[in-house]
Amino acid sequence: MRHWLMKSEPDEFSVGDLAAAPGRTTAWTGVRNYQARNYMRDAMRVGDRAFFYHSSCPAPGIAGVVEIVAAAYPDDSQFDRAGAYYDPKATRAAPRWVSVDVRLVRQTRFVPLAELRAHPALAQMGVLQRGSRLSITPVTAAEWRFVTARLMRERL
DNA sequence: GCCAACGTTGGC
DNA sequence: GCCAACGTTGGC
Repeated sequence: MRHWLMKSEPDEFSVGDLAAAPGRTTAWTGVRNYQARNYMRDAMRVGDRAFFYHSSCPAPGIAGVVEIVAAAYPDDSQFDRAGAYYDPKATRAAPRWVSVDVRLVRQTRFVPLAELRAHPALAQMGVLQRGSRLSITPVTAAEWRFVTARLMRERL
């Protein structure tokens, strides 16, 4: 089982929105970066877990843990002409972008970005790298253990 | 709002 | 295939 970090802008979709969603499950749509797409398409498996990360907001950081409950399938939003994620180069026959489904495992103690940065054990985390903009990044087993066991221990 | 960093586009 | 221009991301 692999581990991941998935960014969402809370203005658009927050961990609270996921908690309120039917089955605490949602389709992860709108990824429009090839590297992030390839992670979803080629490496994510049902049962993998991911940190739900709030980005582009006043308080960036990890807000929850999710589980992948459906492997990659074509992202419907690429075909929606009226939508913000429409891609004119994508077709039903040759889709470009994929979604996975994620289910909220638990809302966690909020772990701010600054707190992640403070731990040398996490220095290599993708989300902390200079200039990193990838919305989906792999998390190593050691990083996962460190964050869940040490930083999320309180109030689970 | 600023700006550094990065990905994509398009002319050549 | 190069690379400058441009657009986007995202922390601050």
